[in-house]
Amino acid sequence: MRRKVTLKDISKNMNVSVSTVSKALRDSPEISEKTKNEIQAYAKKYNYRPNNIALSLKNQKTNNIGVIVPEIVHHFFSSVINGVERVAGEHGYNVIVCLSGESFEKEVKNMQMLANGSIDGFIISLSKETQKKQSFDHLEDSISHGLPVVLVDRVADEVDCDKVIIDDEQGAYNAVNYLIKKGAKRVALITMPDYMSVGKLRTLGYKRALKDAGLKVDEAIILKLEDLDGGYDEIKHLIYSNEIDAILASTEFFAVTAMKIARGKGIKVPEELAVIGFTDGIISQCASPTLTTVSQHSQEIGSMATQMIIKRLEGKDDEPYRTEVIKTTLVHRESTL
Amino acid sequence: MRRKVTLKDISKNMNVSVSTVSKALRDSPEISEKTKNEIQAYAKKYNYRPNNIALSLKNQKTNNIGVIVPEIVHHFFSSVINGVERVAGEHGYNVIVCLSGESFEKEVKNMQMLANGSIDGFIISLSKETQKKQSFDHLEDSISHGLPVVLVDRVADEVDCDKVIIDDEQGAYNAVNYLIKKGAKRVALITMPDYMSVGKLRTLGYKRALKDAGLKVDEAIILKLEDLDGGYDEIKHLIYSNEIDAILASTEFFAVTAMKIARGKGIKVPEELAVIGFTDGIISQCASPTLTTVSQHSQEIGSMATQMIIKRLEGKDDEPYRTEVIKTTLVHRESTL
DNA sequence: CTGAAAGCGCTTACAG
DNA sequence: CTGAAAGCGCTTACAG
Repeated sequence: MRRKVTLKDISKNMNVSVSTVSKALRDSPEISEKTKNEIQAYAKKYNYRPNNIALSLKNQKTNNIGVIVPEIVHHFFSSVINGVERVAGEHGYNVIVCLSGESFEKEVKNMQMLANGSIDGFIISLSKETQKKQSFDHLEDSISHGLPVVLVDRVADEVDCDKVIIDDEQGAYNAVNYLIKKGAKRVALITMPDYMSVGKLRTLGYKRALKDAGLKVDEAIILKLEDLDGGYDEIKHLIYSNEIDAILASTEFFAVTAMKIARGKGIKVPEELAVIGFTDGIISQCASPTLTTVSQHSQEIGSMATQMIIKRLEGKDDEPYRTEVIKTTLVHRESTL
Repeated sequence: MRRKVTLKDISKNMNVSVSTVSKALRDSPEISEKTKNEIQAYAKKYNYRPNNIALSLKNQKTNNIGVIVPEIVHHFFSSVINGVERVAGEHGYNVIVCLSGESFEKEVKNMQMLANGSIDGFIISLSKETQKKQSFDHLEDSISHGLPVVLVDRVADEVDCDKVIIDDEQGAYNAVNYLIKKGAKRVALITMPDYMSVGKLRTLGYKRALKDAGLKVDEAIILKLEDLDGGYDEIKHLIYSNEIDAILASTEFFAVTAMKIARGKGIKVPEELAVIGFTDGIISQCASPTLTTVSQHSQEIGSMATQMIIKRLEGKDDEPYRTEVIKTTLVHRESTL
């Protein structure tokens, strides 16, 4: 096993100093053309690459972005990471991914691990526990130590930093509005608890749409589920115990589960029950009937967040914090009329 | 913004040398209890954490594992990463994720980027292009430079290194065998091209099962698709132009597409057409009918690969290379009888 | 028991 | 035009 060649190796073999090698390879005007050419040729021949770790230590800059998300197996977050990866790569940054698994403790631990020099900044989507606890010291600490944070999707108003969110309130409003326009009178909502920023906002949008249409809000047909891919029994109860003609669901999974239960009861989708989900992932396309969804443009969320963190890392970090809102769009498929 | 506190800061403030601080914090027996206590208390008070980058440079070890996969939005790879993340975290390693996007060039570029000191070893699933080109110099280089590689799922026989694969041949065999036992006579196969290791092996298992059952192999009902989530027209043609009573599909997506096309033609699944897919992801559970699949235990692939790379990093790296085979299991759902 | 020195691989201000 | 020195933040063999 040949170890990687270093400046020292080159300097020894060519009988010049390390500084000369370093400057020659960086094409410094201080060095004569002749020496530069020789050294560059040698470096090329032996495939010299500067050591990232040494550069990081010297420059106090790692060119790594730390990403902490609750999980990765569902379309939304993996797609966000996809967007992060792409933009990061284009700018010469690497992406270190950590999963909180919806746990506050793991989120904090991951942050601390990465904060000790491994990364230049964070892109974070808060765990459920963190949102429940409303405990954000770990974020504040990072920011005050000069490690900027961009919060995505699951954000906290309390934290002063850059954010990328979708227009959850308006997205839900538009979806419900569409359902009502198509004739729905009793629209149910299946979403996350209020302590989650997105759950709360979507509920608000849902209620506003009903009110604007002169329809009554019935808390009995608003279902708030903790488990993002569970809730079978609760959804079944919702559908079996209430007269409803449409559902807005906050995840693809809730929506598909609802459709399945409806079919089991002999209810026709979309004729008797129209369904709209959130997150335009593969599930929506694979479901039958295919699912109408509020697309969150999750890739774009990731790339926007990455642009923001890079701007803060490379540009003026004294600019005021921004909150970018990615517009949702309603993607029409078979589950609505 | 307070910068992170360093050994130097502590040493200045406490009027001791940096070496003493370092030793005290590592609880060295060289240092008196009194000094240790004082220094440790101070460090705790000011929340001292050793700088990872400096440690990496000093120890020639980063505690980062580089993961390069073709993509991340589908269940299989995100689930593999999930497994990697978990085991890595348990052992104090971070995971740097790069996506090749099925491109040879990006795969090579990502490897080079990470190989310059950012990571201690690689976990890689080859891009389609790499498998097509049969060009593995980047892998050989890494290994010969002392950066071990564990190849997962999409592997290359030509490369001498640790590998984690599933029993693709046997998994396909079992699935087809099951279909035949349930009465199928004409089993179609929808899979990847032969240049992909998994495509080739599954085809072999499929054919072996047919032969063992005394059935003829008909190349007309073997469909090899390049685009992992496309192929609508080809699958339609397959179903419309042939008499078939079962399908084994190499991805969830192929399977669901087939079911959808079948339903469009008025063919009942599973009564008239039984369908089995590969990868037991969310799509399989959300499809209707729900999909019987060959579960690849993708999380386990990831955790096994991580254990192997860590063992090689921390243990004897002179052990012979191993290939671990993760057994698949057939998960029965509604798309088969 | 404490500290000065060397070194991990690099860059850059400063001498010569 | 070239090189010695200092330094990024740490560890550790060696002196005292």
